[in-house]
Amino acid sequence: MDKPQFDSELGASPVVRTESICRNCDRRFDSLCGVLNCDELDILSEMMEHQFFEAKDTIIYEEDEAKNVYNIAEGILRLTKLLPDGRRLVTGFLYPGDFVGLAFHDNYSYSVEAVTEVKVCRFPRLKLEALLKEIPKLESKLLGMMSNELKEAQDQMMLLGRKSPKERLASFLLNISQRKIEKSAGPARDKLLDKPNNSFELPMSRMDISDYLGLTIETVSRTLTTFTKNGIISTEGRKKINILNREKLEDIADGDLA
Amino acid sequence: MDKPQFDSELGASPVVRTESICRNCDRRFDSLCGVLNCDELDILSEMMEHQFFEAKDTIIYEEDEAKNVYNIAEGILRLTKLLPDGRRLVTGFLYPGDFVGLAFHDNYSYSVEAVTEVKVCRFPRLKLEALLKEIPKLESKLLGMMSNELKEAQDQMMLLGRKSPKERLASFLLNISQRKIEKSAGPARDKLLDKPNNSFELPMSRMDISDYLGLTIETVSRTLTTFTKNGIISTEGRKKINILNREKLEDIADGDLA
DNA sequence: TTCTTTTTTTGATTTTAATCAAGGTTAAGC
DNA sequence: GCTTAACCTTGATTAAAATCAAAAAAAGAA
Repeated sequence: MDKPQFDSELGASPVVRTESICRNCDRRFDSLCGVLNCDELDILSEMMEHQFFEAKDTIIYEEDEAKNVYNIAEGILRLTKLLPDGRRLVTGFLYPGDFVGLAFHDNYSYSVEAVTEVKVCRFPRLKLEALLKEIPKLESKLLGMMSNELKEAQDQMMLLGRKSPKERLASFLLNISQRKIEKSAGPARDKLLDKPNNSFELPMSRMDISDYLGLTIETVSRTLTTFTKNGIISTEGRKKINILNREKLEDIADGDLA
Repeated sequence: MDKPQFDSELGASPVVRTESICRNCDRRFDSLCGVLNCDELDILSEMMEHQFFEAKDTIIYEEDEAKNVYNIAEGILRLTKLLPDGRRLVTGFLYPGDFVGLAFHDNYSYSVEAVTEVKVCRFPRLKLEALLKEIPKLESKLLGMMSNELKEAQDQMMLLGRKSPKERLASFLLNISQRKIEKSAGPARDKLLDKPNNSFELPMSRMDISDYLGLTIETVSRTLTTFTKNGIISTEGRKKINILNREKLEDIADGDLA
């Protein structure tokens, strides 16, 4: 009677092993997958393929036909849009557990590029949409995730439309400090809402940050320098940030001062 | 045998008459309601109440508990967010057929105010969410609507983050010119995609426009004056706009010139 | 109607962040 | 390791939109 479940999951047949990819995933309790039981995960496994990308690779090209949707397993991606003359906006950064590509349009409306090494789970869009019809709780979960995205998009509009460069950077640093990247297993939970870290890596370049905040890289650089001089943050190398005075950063982010 | 359907819908009982509010709605083929059959519309009718607002009334207060959701029947609304010091952003304008308030958060994250006289259909949020579980096609429809909203939000982020004032105004005018406001009945269709009008009303104030485009009212006013002087548009009074050179306006909106 | 208030337009000035331009760092390739 | 290229920071200048200020136009009240 020892570990009967384990036996039945791995079994002797290689077929069963294949169907268990999703069951054995570190993130099976996160994200979209978190709402599914073992049998449903097996269905998902069958239509899923893992794909790996290097930093700077493009996963999705803006305007391409939307054939696939992706769930991020590991690594960080950016969503970008371009104007004809080359001006760029980063509309968001994607973290493990995030879902991308399901737009209900026939073409993608943004590019998706790897910021770090990335592992994604790729699903044929039409198959996943069919699955949505069969598993209502999947659709509910997706609706909830989209609702979150929409709220974040509105916050970002406020940032871009009405906040000063200092306020934008402060908001950004606080936001990133609250994201979890570790791939620890465990019961379902949100990608935010862990207690925030006061030390963290900025995986993206200054250019990515400026295109996300609607600024130039010079302004981003100068503003970070100002924060450092004011004792609000310290930096180690280019990527590592330490928040020294979170309260002040929060005040700045909310527009309560400068 | 004349009009048997009409008879069965109105019947003799006042109860049946009450349940037919949604069935007899001008917009029953639009929006969320468009996916429902008569019986389902009756269920919707039972939980729905019409509500009327004057211009400038507030329908939803930012941060209030999200008790209701709304479908716009007539009129135009704006979604607004405020910073502590009073800076304001209009995140969008809502037109008939638009849906608002279903955020899957316990509190609203924006205010909703009437720009014109408005008629809305109000639903208790919890009841509507329960109905979503029962009628999967409702959830699908909502998912599609949200997906559209998300795409629009990303376009607006590009506008706010990377476009010049002229480009913002051009994009805005083209966008408004493509919206339909008329309350004609007919089979389901999108709120956009009619052939665009070259003459239309701007129902909102210059302040609303500037808070939507991340500009000041002075810049909005000056930019409209410039367009007029360049023969791209003409104005009649404050609200009426005529597009005289749509092609040029499109070039400007896309950043192909100035 | 006239008077008042609100909204919009126009003009002058200031401020801010973009642009232009080097110089430093860090990372990557050989 | 060294060399080169990419990335980032800092400084000087410019340009663009915000701000400040006032006049004009429209809407609303009496």
